[in-house]
Amino acid sequence: MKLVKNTADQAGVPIRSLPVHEQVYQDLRSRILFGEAAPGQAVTIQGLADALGAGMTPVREAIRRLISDGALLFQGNRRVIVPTLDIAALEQLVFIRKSIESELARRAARHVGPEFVDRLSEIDAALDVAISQGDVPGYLRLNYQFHMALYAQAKASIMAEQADRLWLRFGPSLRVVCGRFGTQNLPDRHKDLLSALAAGDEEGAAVAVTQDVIQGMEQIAAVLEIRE
Amino acid sequence: MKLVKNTADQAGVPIRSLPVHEQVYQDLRSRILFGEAAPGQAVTIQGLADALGAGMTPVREAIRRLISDGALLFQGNRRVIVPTLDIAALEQLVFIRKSIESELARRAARHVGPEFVDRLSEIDAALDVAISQGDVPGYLRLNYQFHMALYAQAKASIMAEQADRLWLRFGPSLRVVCGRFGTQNLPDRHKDLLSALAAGDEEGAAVAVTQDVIQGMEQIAAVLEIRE
DNA sequence: CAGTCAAAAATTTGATCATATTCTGCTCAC
DNA sequence: GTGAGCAGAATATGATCAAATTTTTGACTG
Repeated sequence: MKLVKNTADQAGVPIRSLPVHEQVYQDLRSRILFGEAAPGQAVTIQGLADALGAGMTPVREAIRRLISDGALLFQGNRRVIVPTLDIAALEQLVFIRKSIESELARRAARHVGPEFVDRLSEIDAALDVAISQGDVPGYLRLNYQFHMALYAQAKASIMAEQADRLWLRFGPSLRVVCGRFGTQNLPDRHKDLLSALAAGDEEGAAVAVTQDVIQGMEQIAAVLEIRE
Repeated sequence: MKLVKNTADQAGVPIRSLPVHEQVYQDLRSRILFGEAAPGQAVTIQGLADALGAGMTPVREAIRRLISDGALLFQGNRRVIVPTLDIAALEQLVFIRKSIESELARRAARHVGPEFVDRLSEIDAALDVAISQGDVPGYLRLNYQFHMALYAQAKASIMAEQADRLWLRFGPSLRVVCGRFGTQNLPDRHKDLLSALAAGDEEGAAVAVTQDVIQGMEQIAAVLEIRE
């Protein structure tokens, strides 16, 4: 019942397997990011340890990291849950995302060449396919991939990391949005962004990302208002 | 050699002691925040466990959280160190701090009353004493206290938390600044801020904090440039 | 007699530690 | 200079204890 050994794969391919706590972290992280965790859901250490076939210590470390990321919420007593967004939190997220992500787009526009625009266009094309097919998980993953690929070009690792963490906070709520509205009228200012990038237009890129952020957050706000 | 029991103190005072991993986290956190940890210094799990008289599991959790906070750096292999700031990192910190902390000041100005301005003035007075006496630890603690007290009034917990985390990244370098320049020409736009708050001037408060941030970061930048 | 609320037992879960195992980097011989 | 071995440190497990939640049980009231 042991996981893969840590040195090398049997086929000779030197797959450098990550430590268990890192695997657990990545696993939970993507579940939260892509809406597989429902807001308000309880997260138990022992439950996860059993489910993932890992010990308690690595699971514990992964959960601490995610709490620090804001992806999980520690509820005074010893209970950990997936946080529920409210309007106030969402409004703050909009502000921070606008500040950081528009700057990241601006800086990325400064550095990228045509070959990167092509690569980003490919992701966007796949994204359009996912949308037209109503493929929600595919949409969420590709949209994340699109934005993070862009931000990675900004040569601003701290800001990019910061942005990355922010996405964890609204991941669980995105699922709810898609469950209600489907994939049809999802925000997509990606075309604007791609032309701005191709033209080397920094401000245009910043504006496009800002619009994308605002529209996405408004979708979530709409659902939140219905709930309350 | 055991820490306090978790239930109640022997004197009957119901001191609700925090879990060990939380104590270790707070301890390490303030050490980093107030410059007791040198940039580049190695952090070992067993070393801390021995030094603090705690087990390895709680220490491990505390370290993971601090890594997630950006207060510690995980170096690919299994090494953890106190990160060293470079110019690029500092420039990003300036941008993010300006965005978030100025907005926090703006929002705080919207909510605070005279009694809060008084309280803040008291902290600032103590801060001036610390500066004039060359009390570096006192300065660092009071300056932190001043800013966080303000941000706590903004009714924007996510943004305040975000700002709090950012301070961890330049804490270790502040010590170096004070070691080199002393406490004499440290930035202090606090008087401007206090008058803006008293007048209910949101923009004035935002500008004052922005200036304070810029000046503080310039001090660090000056030291960094000497080093390289 | 039935329904409700409260107290207590049982189960679940979290916190911590001691210990075994694995990995990294270094040293020393060749 | 290179490779084997060694020391130390990190990773990971399972056991143990404590706390909290849930369930069960029982008494009291309408």
